[in-house]
Amino acid sequence: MGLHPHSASCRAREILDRVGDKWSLQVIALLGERTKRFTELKREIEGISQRMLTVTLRGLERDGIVTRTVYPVMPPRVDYSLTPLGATLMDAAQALVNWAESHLDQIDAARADYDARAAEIDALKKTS
Amino acid sequence: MGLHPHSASCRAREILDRVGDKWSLQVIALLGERTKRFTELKREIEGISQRMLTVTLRGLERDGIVTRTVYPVMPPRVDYSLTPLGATLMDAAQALVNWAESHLDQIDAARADYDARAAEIDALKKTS
DNA sequence: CTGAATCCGCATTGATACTG
DNA sequence: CAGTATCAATGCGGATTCAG
Repeated sequence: MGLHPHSASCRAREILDRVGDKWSLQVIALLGERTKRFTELKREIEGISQRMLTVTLRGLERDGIVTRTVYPVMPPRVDYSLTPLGATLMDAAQALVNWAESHLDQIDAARADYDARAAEIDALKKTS
Repeated sequence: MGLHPHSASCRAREILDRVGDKWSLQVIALLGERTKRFTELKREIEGISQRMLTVTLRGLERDGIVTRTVYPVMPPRVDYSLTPLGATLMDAAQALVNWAESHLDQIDAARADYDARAAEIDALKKTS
């Protein structure tokens, strides 16, 4: 069964809308290690703002990917962890990650090639 | 080997930056069937604008995912097809697509659940 | 510590018109 | 047919401030 367009890729879109954003996959990966606290996640994800971590976690919680556990103590403490559903998603994402690791250099090479050609064509235009 | 954060998910980001946009996966899926022309793709991808199809195809071409073949005829004719690299990417994406198909209903259920609870909490606030 | 709320700039996208 | 060019709108995401 291939990746046929009128059911598969439409639904693939829905998934990518959920995990294809800037931060979700990293959050999922980190929670795949173990349960973590808000600040812990914030510290480990370089460049994420407080706001986006909150937004991302809320989205994942809403979709049943992560659970949020609040401990009514002072100062507050909130734990996040992957649900079983989230764990299966992490597994599925693994194929793409593996692909990335083994083919990223090919993509970089293709890019350099493409850009070099483009620059060459640009140079020819100025001659004419 | 799990999806560990400091190499895997960083590179995963790079991949999602390439195929995680709104249209790339659909284009890849369609070209996975066979070589197609610009207008053919445009017709089969509902909602895509001429501009975004062009932009998407250029990006995929630059990354070595698709090839672009121009026939110097009148009217113009341009064929697009998957490269071998593109074909391997399609395979890798398959896992995510499969996940989507088998778990999308769970996500929808989780969402409905979450939203229902949120509405309930909202109602309580108005009482207080 | 873990958020929520607001404002705002910038990038992405769509619409439209035009071209070889 | 297969684009390119330009402009306008949308929305993501960052910075900041306030709160429990």
